[in-house]
Amino acid sequence: MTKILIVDDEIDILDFLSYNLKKEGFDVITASNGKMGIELVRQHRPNLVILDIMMPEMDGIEVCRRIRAQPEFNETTIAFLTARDEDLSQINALDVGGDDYISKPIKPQVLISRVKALLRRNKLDDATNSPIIKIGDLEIDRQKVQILRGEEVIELPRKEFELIVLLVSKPGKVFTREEIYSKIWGNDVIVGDRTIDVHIRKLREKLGENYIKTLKGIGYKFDF
Amino acid sequence: MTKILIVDDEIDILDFLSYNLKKEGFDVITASNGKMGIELVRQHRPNLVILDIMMPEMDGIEVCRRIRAQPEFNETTIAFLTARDEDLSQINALDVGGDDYISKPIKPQVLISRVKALLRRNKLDDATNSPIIKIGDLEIDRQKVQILRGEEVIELPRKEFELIVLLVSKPGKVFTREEIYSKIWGNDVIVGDRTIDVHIRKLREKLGENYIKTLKGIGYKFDF
DNA sequence: CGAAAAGTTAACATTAACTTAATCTTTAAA
DNA sequence: TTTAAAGATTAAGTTAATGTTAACTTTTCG
Repeated sequence: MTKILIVDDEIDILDFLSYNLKKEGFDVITASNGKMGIELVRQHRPNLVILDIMMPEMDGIEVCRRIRAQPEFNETTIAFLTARDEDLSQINALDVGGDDYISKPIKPQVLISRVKALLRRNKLDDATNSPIIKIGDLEIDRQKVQILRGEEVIELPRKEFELIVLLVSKPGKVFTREEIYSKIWGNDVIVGDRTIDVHIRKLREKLGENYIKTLKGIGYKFDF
Repeated sequence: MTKILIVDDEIDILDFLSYNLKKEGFDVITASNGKMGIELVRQHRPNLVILDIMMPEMDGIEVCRRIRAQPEFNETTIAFLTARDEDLSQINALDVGGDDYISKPIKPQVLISRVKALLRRNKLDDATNSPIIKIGDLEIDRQKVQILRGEEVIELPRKEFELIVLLVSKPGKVFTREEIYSKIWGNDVIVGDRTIDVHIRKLREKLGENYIKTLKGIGYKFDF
């Protein structure tokens, strides 16, 4: 079942969105402020989060940033609600890791098809929903951002963690560099040619040489 | 080479997009109205079509619909150009078979990364959606870039893998050298006369002698 | 603020993959 | 049966892709 979390301080909008999305069969959760929103993301792991940008205390951008700061949610789709002429915020929205923005006023039809399009876009990444991934002798805990091998705890910095999680999300599948760049850095970020290699290097250093395999000219895969 | 067709009635935009995409090495074709656009799609079979929504006579939506009406262009990626707040049209765009929309004003960098993402998406989907090919006692897994024969895992370097996948794509069909060159190396690359032979040799070494058959003076085929 | 950690870049090294070249073998037509 | 053309084989050469290290930059957090 597809879970959608809506975060907005205006009750009317919350109700309006909630009503329309529920009617379409989505499982809707609501929060009336950013802090609560972040908490509910952790608890419910929604497939899509809709954030109002203009909120008192913590605005949507900030909420997004904090959600994205946790690697285990970097595949959650985040959309922003904006008043029609908040152009500047739209730009920040994408910078901060948002996937789309929906501008108010909202027509139900528009909302529904936008939401469906967003979810469609993400279907490929679904397999990875359970918080702890076990593979071979590793246990990857996305909440704690750490890996267990037997008694040994391996802690990884964010990018390294994201990378191993990506590879492990489809064990055996070969990920091209392109794929890795677009999934971990996003399409608008351009990093140098050797960046992935270096992260792979670090991972092999910490995990051992036998987990990640290079297929030259093709990409990397998690081998087990 | 990647071909992009841009359809827009405004010459300035056409030039601007064209300039930026050409600079990135794309092969750009332009049309200043929908009718011409549809014609050029037929002629050039571009990998990506960028359609302005707002055009006199035939709008982008209609152009898209007509392109999609031809089954052979089912897989062509279509993106729309929209003014920033044309919300309704964005919806129609997706309904009608568009893959993305790009909103004006356009920053070159954003354009480029958007276009690349779109093109990439197609390639990935191809590999991801392709099932495992089973033929004789072989299972060819394109996602894992490996071949299984019973318990045995056979890993092949890129060219060899591409070659076997090509041969297997139409089992029994004879592929001429010309065909193999153009499908695997493309028309811009020229390699020597014996290159294919060597790759065939390696494949036979790894798979066994009985899969690939030589028809002298004609070509090679996958025999099973 | 300022140190430590994370992330990126850049230069150079290494290596697997790929191509070529030289030579040998097979095939099929005259 | 001869012979020329096509293909097979092998080893050696070349290149493109990745590995490695360290320096540099940015971010994080006390």
